[in-house]
Amino acid sequence: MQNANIKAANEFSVQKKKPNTFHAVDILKDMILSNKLQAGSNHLEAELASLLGMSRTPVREATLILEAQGLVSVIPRHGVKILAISPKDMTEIYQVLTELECLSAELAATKNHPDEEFSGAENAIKDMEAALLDEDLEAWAIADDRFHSELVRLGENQRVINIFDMYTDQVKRARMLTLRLRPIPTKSNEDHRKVLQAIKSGQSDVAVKVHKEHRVQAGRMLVELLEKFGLNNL
Amino acid sequence: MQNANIKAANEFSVQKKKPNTFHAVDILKDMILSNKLQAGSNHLEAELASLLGMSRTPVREATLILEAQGLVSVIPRHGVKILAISPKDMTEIYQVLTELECLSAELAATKNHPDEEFSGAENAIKDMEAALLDEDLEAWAIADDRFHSELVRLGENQRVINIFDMYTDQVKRARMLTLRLRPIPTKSNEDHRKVLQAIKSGQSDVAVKVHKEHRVQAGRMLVELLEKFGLNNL
DNA sequence: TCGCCAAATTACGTATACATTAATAAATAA
DNA sequence: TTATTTATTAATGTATACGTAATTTGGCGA
Repeated sequence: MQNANIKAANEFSVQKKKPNTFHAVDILKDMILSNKLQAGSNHLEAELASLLGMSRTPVREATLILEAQGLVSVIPRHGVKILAISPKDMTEIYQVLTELECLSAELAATKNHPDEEFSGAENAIKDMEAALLDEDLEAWAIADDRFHSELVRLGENQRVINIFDMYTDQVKRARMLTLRLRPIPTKSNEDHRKVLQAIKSGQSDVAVKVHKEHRVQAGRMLVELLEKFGLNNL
Repeated sequence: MQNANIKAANEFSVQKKKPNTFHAVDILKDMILSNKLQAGSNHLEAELASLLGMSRTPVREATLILEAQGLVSVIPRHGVKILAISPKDMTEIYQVLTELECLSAELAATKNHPDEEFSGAENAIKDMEAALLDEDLEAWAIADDRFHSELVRLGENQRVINIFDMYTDQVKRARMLTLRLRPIPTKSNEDHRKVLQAIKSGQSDVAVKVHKEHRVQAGRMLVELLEKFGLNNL
């Protein structure tokens, strides 16, 4: 049974084989974000190992990585604890992301990017507008994420990008859950257009100002919803 | 030879035994920051394991943690690569820390901390002034670090604190090396006093403005020195 | 000499064995 | 019965074994 290395694992794709450690990171992260592993619950290494069909070694390594990313906490004889996202946590994360996105907007505005660099952000905005017309909130949220991620990319600060990637999943989780509880996000689209325009024309101060306002408001609303609907144990 | 678990490892201290994994993280981090492991160099797992007198398992786990912290990069058949801090890297880190410290200043100013909460920051400033009188630059740098760390603590955003902790070592490394190349930092002390005063009196905008200016200038100088003296391979 | 292919080596990824130690249960004394 | 100590159990931390894949070496042909 050991070394049950199923070679022909995936029927079609030619994807290179990822080490189990990172596979475990992906799966566990997904299970945490989709709430299959409930926040607050504890899981022994052996349990997760058998759950994922691998030995403890890669699972241990995965939990260390997830711990570094703030998704779990490893407590020696009690297993890895899935951390919750309380309104306080979300507030903290939003504060960090707000500052870093604004920094990205500022940096992006000073960089004189060639026009084609903005196509990703522009498409994201277009998709957001289309999604609103379709009243497809999921599609809107996905496009919105794309815009934010493009913004950070345009800032070209790798540290910012890393931190953004680290927290973005957790924000997505909360965002998706509150998506239908919030007003139709028409203003977001306007804001994003303005920010992008300011970046393109090199007005870093305008970009920062508009985006900061946007973020502060979005953050406030999200946290209020989380508080009202008690999603902190989700 | 296996299980050479030297129980009586340390003669005096009663310190709780830390798992080797984290011991390895500490030692390796220290060796990287003190340049005993040169930036750019590659080290095989087995090499590090014998260097640290433990098996590959905890070393592997340690490298994963260090990778998450951005100090090394694990490249499968080429060992763990010790990452350098180029001027570009330092610029990036400074940009991040600048924003997050300013955020902390803003948050701290809105929190109505009781006076005794500020004693740490005040002492740091006092020590900085005393160090300047003594012309003890090392002591000054240490006190300066303490001020920044206090500032972040006062912001009470755990995510910010985590990110700060993650990068602060690397900044220290560069700071210490450029300490004697820079002008006497009298202005820093003034700036810090002003920031602290603004925080205490709840003027978050002033605190942010002063601190941002301070950081931008400090960052610019540090990066210039790094460029001039080519410490990117340190 | 320079490529190129095969064999050998090496390093990694992963499973597993085992020692350690925390947590739990059991047993004893007050 | 309750507190305390001891024995048991279980989970972790670490070493090690080993298969696999990448790299290097050596030989062969052009």
